[in-house]
Amino acid sequence: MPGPIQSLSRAAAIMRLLAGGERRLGLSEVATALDLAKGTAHGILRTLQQEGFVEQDPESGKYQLGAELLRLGQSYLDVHELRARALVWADDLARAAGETVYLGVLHQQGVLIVHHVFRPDDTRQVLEVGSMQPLHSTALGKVLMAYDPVARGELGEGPLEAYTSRTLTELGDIDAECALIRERGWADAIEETWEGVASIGALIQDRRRNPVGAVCISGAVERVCEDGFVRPSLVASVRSAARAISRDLGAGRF
Amino acid sequence: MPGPIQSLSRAAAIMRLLAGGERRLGLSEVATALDLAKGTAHGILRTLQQEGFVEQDPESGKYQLGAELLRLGQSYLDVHELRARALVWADDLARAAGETVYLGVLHQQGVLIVHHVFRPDDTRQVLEVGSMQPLHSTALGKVLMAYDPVARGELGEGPLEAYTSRTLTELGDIDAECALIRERGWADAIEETWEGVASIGALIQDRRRNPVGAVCISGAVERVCEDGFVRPSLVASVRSAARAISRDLGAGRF
DNA sequence: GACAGGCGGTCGACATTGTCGACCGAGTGG
DNA sequence: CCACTCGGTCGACAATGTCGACCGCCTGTC
Repeated sequence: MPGPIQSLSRAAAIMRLLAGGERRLGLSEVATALDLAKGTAHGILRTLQQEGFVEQDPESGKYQLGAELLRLGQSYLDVHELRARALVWADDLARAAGETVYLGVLHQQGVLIVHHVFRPDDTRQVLEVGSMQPLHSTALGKVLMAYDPVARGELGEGPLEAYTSRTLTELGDIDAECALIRERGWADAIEETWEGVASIGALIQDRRRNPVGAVCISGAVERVCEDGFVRPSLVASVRSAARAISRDLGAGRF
Repeated sequence: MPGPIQSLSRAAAIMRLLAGGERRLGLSEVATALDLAKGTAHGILRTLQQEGFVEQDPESGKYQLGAELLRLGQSYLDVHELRARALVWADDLARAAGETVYLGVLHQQGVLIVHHVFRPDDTRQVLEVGSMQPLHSTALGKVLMAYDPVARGELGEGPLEAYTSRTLTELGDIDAECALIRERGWADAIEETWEGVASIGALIQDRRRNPVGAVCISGAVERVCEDGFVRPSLVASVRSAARAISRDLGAGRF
């Protein structure tokens, strides 16, 4: 039976739809958005609700995502081997560099943040675990594209969004950048996604040398850069953390 | 069609199964655990994998939860109105009390933590957003049971697990405790779940006075308690935070 | 205040769709 | 080298999910 189960794919589409829209959605909105009969959409929603994946506001009757997703997402993190091994190294890196540390993996057309260490100071920061970052304008994303053909393939051919004036939007430029990244072994992104923010990333490999994720530090361009280039000492810290995590992942084998 | 969609319910059961077991599960294990034909289980797993809800270790062929769940779980938090409104109040409460703050909602037979503010000191702490706490032995759970008949109903009739010697395990004791909680307007739990930990919780209501969640502070019994009772000043802080959040939730209406 | 239009939800007929159990090739341990 | 178990496939069958019409309710309008 090499075909996806229709009702399941539709349920997934509904959940993604609910995740995308900021506000709650009504039954009819869901049905028309996905081109389903109202009865069909209702059946799926009712089941999802029963399972806790979707909740219904009893007042308006509109639907939103449910708590079970949060619980399962947490379980995903619990089992995540890369994340587990990287926890302590990421902590050390944040302390050594004095900057925010992200750990990301390829997911669909972006980088999913699976771990986030706050910059070690007292400013209020929001946890970004579970959020996505673009592939073509972040150090994490560029590292993954440089080493993982699948990641590069996710860019497609469409025009790339320019978040700032420094964002690379031409596929040719991206490929040249990737070649450079492979050559020197690390990636940077200076104000390519957010004004004023620069990041430095390096690859994490598993025991068979497959790319499985990336670490990066991210911080104000004034601190991370010097004379328009990222500080070599920070690059060294990031690469050493990435090597340490990769070694840790391979430990089971040797 | 007032019946759940079979394939969806089964998919949900598979994901819960994967979330429960600490390690990855093979196809046959899943099939036998849920009493499904191997082909059926495989079809569901394949679809879930395609949608990103499940990942397969290419080496062993075993299955685990997928990254999409983390992303959707995060989206759940983004939309969560109670959490959004409570963010700043929880922060203030943590600072004022000098203790860890949790925000929880009823989910199935437990309390799901939707927000967590670390105790304001430099000790290393792990984020518990997305994890579950028991109903009958935590301040959060007892508050919810005292005011929400649904929560009380989730206890069922079975024997309650005793986590410590102070855990209430008799339903009669629980009901008496709930009556007391309703009378005085707050709940405590002193070493009822974890040795050495005490917590104080209060109810959060929405604009129609329905119970929607609870806040609590939690910390070492030496700091939270005095002469065997929780410190009145901390109780006052928690109750005031709960009132503030409830008021915030009702703001839309008045 | 009656109407119209929208909502969420239900119903029953239909055939599409998911299910089942036998089967396959690969890997593994005895 | 066999025998076992693994993940995965296949095709027949009917159980299952789907569809579109319909229902009652609420809201806003004329």
